[in-house]
Amino acid sequence: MVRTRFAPSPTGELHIGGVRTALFSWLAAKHAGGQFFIRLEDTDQRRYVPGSGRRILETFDWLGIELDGGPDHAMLRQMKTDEDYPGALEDGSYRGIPGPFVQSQRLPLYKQWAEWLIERGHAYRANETPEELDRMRKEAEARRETFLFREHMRLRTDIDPNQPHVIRMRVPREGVTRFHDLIKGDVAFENALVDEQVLLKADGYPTYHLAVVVDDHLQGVTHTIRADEWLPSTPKHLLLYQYFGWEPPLFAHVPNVRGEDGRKLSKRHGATSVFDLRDKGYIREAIINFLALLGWAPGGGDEQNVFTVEELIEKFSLDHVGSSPAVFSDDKLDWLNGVHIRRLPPDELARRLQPFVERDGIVLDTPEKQDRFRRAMPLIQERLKTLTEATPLIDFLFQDIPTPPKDALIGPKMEQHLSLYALREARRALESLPAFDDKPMEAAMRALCDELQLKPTQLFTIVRNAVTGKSVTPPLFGTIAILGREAALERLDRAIAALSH
RNA sequence: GCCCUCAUCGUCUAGCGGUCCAGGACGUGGCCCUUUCAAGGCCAAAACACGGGUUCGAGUCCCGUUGAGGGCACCA
Repeated sequence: MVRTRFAPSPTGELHIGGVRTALFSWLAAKHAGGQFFIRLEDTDQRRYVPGSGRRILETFDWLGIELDGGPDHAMLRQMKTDEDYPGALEDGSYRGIPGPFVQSQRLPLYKQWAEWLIERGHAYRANETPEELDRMRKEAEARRETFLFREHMRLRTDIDPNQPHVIRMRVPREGVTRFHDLIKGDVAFENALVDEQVLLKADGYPTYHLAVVVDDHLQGVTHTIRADEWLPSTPKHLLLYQYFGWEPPLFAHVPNVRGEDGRKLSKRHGATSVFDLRDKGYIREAIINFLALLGWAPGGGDEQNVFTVEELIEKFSLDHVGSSPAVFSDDKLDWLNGVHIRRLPPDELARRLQPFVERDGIVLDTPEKQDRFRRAMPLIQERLKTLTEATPLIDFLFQDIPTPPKDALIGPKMEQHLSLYALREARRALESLPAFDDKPMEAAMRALCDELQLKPTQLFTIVRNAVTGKSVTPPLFGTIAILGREAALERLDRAIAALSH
């Protein structure tokens, strides 16, 4: 059974690169019919940002990525404050995966295994102060050497286990640690260049290196899929697996996502969290599709670009994840968003659009307005790249418009009197229309064009401006039908009046 | 400074020694469709970083150069 995990630290906003790594992990697991869970790595008390753990869970919730384990979603949603997040489910395990899923709640485990390593001679106690270590580093630098801690460098060896101290791992002075990375291929590191890492800090918290090994093993992780920057510390982890006598998981280090300037993605690059994108009107289907394509392609001659989540699960494979970093550029995201918006059922589009148009001041407080809103969906669906673009396309259906200026009511290559005449005739045609629907309306208007010897563009431009106050709208007659006869005639009357003098 | 990784159109990528004078998608330009705007259709411009090898043959393998990114914490 394949089991993967995403292990973020709750130290701030989760950006797109992290979400992509998580997405790859999730897809890899689901493709194999396996499990995916989240573990919060909150072992640095200083960097902890209240509420960020919760935000991370909400991100996955919103994306529709279901977890087979992790800090409880339901509990998170009920919390009133961002001050803290709850731990694992009560029994400490979920769907067969042992919890807790928050590292700060697993402290005794790390302590226990660190002591175990000392007993077997794979680790030792040390108590150099940060200042002392700093000095040692500076001295090494002065000698133009890379500073690596080694047991013999300890300033004191008579360490009282009951006094604050750290536990460091031993590293062989010779030999090479090799492994096969699922994405990078064969990689080798010389042990002599590996630091004797602190595993357990003086405050009793583990470092990442100990925690990730203990947890991934205890929680049955089969594929450790993580960001590129962990590649150089993998030898430490492999050494630990060896000391513990545990079989290591498969490793896959996914390349970074960079900004358009080629630098690592950060706040400077604008909208980089999933919630930023959501607020800019991107829908989850598009975000997932886009992220999947950032570094992955189906390969094998398959040139598909648009994917549903189900298709991604079916086709995703770690061996088609590229080994070079990708630049986050939202051109393709815009396009994919349009594609996925068009695939939404109209009622679903309406549901997702409502918060956006309400944010823009459109009030949909009556069943009648709700109905108009829903009826407008097919008209605007293929015109949206993001959900923020709907308002200017439909606002005139819900609120009154100012009377257009004269020049907007004069058709292209037309005189004022002809335009006025056309407007009056159009009004009469609409008034006498038996059924106020788009098809008969268009037929009547086209007949009017013939009668007046006008091009459709000429007549329709005048009517569009008169009825909507805009020169760009969704298809005219469908729009007018939704507006309704009464309002349409009233607006035409005002336009006629404006043009009359 | 030391270590590691990466390098195909502007961007995301296909390519796993010959079928590649390099394919697809976005974006860009043009044309068509058309009541505006979109959507859609068609066409076009656009790339194997550089230098050495290996091989009958290299985008594909090896080495080097250059460039980019990452790591070298009691941060993850």
